[in-house]
Amino acid sequence: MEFKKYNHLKEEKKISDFWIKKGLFKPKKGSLKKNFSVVIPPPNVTGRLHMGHALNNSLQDVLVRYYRMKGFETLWQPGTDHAGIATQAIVENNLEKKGLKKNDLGREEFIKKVWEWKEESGGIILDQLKKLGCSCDWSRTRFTMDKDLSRAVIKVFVDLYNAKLIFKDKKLVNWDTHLQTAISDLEVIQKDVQSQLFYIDYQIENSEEKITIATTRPETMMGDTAIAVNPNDKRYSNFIGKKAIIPIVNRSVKIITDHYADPDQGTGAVKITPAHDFNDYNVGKRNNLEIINIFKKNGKINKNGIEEFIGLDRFEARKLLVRQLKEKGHLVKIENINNKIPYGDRSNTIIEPLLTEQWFVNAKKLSKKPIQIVSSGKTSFFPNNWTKIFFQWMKNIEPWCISRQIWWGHRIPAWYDQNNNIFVAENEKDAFELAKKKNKNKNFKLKQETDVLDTWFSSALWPFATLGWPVKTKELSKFYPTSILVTGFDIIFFWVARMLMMGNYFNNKTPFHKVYVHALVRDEKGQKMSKSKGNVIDPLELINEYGADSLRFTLISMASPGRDVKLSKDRVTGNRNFITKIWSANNFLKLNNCKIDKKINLKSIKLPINHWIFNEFIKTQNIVSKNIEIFRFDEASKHVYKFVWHLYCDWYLEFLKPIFNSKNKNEIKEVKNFSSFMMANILKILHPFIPFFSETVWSKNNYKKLFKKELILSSWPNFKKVASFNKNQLEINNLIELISNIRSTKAELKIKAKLFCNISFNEKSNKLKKLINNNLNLIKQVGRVNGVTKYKKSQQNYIDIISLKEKLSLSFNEDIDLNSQKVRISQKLLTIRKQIDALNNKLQNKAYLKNAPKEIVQNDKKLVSELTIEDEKLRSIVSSIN
RNA sequence: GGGUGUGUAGUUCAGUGGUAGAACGCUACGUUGACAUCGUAGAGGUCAUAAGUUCAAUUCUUAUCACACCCA
Repeated sequence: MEFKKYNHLKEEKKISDFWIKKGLFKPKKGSLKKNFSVVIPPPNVTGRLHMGHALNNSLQDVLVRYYRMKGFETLWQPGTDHAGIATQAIVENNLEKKGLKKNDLGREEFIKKVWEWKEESGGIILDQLKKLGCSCDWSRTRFTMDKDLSRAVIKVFVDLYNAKLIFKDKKLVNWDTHLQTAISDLEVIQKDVQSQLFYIDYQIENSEEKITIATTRPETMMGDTAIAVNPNDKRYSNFIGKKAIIPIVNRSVKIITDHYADPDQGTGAVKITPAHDFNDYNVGKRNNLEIINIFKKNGKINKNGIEEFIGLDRFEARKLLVRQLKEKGHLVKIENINNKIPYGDRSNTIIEPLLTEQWFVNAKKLSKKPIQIVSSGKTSFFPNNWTKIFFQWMKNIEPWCISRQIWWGHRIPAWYDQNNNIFVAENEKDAFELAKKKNKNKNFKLKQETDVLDTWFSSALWPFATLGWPVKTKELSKFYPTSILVTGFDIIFFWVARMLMMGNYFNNKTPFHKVYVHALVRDEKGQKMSKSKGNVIDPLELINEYGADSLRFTLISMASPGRDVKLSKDRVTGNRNFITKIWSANNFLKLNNCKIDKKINLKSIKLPINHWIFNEFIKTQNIVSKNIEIFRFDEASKHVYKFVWHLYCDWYLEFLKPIFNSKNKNEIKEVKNFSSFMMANILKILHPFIPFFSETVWSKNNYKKLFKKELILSSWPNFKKVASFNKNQLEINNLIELISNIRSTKAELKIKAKLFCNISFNEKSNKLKKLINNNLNLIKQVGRVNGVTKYKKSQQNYIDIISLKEKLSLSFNEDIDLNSQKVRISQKLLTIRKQIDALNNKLQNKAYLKNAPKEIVQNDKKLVSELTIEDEKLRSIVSSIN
């Protein structure tokens, strides 16, 4: 009989639609006590599914499906964030193609365009997650710019402002000259760059002497307000307090002492430009230096620069200045050095420290509670080492710059009157009321702040804002705090830390009990996937080619804690083969008409192989549950794989064949039922890993009829051991060992696997005799044995082997070459001898006998005696070959 | 410079204070009525190096080397 192949493209689509249409991802209504809730790390609305998402969401789905089947009321909350800078950039680009600029449209019109874009292409990544099989409650999909989430953002801002945890300040910030907005420290990437160190002479005022400074950024000389030397640096002690003239600029600055100047760096004398360097800014503050800003917001020289430089870009200004310094003899030398330069992670342009007014969150204060929560274990990280990294960052936290000079995002709810008084309120009306109290004269106008908030500010509220906060919804009380957060390590600071701050501040409860931190997905060589390297593997391509289940199973089985996932197509192929294997096993059941007609009464099950497979299943079920619960997804998937392929398919189904070939109606009836019953349970434990395939087979086998539920909602197996089954557990394991021994012997003798042999006993071997007689039918077919014959001393073409520590004789109808066997046994004897000697040495060591645990010593003794017996038997076999 | 992690079979990775495991790959044989996207059998390891603790170290400690990542 021919069966159709499993068509993942067709079936996955069908099952996905079915789940969603029937609303099976929604939490069950009712008053179940146990909850399991997860919020998705909201992907960027401009995003497309990459391997990182695929791993992240596969893991979440394993947990969600597992706990759902365990009977928990389960919510997986999906959604996207509005990705202020990225989204705005896309829409601006689209406009540019039409020859438009955002300023031509104005703020309101532009934002309309962004919403239009969002409606059209903002849902792509969510559809991709559906393809992956994510069982999110899609009816609850949220977006950080939604009305209710925006209301939460505004309320949080106002509350924090009123609590003095948000403030406005003029500070040096990381300025992106391309995007023309401030960005936070975390959005700056320090890159290793080859650059040049310029040594420049500054003339001492009213003197012939010179002081040489070294700088990587000569153009900032226009903003110099001091030269600093280390107070302990004797080379410069007579310069201190004097003035030096900035060459070309012709302005004089004081020579001061500050510990920031490192005598071993450059010349030991450094120019200080407080407006354009974070370290210099601090030096300036300590020494009361003037701050001269020489840059416009686009990185070009402003009016504070020298006349002929005004309007020049910072890099052109550098070139021109260096040329002039050289011409006038101020340039001593240029050194090539390796340097770290700050880049913006979105624009990939060099970040300029710039003095501007911005809004900040007092992160230091907000970090106190999260630190306490994590210390006490109310929120814990897995793997645990992330705790340390979290603390390191959290304990050295700086004020968080939350304002961005862009249009797309939550506009800061602050209003200014003509005198620049600030009024922060949830809406203009409330702000007006506040302003009225301040302004006794009635004629004033309010202008709203034009800045918007950092996207992460709204993401920080995700675990409670998506559940309805500040409204006290049922969902909020039921599903907050969430059970676990699954995320990549790269956003621990961006996101996890900030959710802990906001969640604990506004709800007085930590937003999640556990944080599972997974690693990066790399290519098979361990390289980071990147477009420029061209080594990106697109998850959607793999889904198309191999199916979402194959991809999921691969990623899940490779998610070992603390290790990156090195993905290769071979892996995915292997797991696709696994799925095909189950498919064909199920075809075998169909072929033999295996069905469960009613509920299985375990007590009525009599066949040893059924006892055996059931016991093995219980072991697997327990080990898989345990490993999912402790986040060892790799171990969990490994055990499922092993059980299904190497126990159920390789042995159990093989043992069924002789039964089907027999005429024992009772046995046939029992195995038809039980094999199908086991298949149903296999599908259950496979479900969290390969949901599409398992649900497909479940429905094709019509298991819903018996179990009353779709697989996704069926109950996770939790069988208890049946005492009377245990005896047969060992019996079948022995049988497997015996058959394996027979097969290996044949292979070693170069006897074709399909040829049969006879078994006979040439020594008293009760255990083997019993085992063989009890299972003759199975041994005959699976082990390819004709039957048991009497041992005759004169028999030809036979070989003695040892199986289950007893001697057994195999005889063949064709000539066999025993020489290879003799060689092999002799080698085996050598290794046994070595083992025995090593063990005996150990057992003669008094310290060992005294200190080692009794069981270990006993075990060693037992081993020696067993090995000795084996040794003797093998010797007798070798000598009989002669 | 500070920190974290990783070095185990050809490859990717589990694992353990007391006989070293899996998957993939490889080799040989094989189309036996589930499956060649397969079956059977097999080869393959000084557990990075060195010292220490211990009756016993691949496992614990320390140092070294190599690689990766994070922070400054």
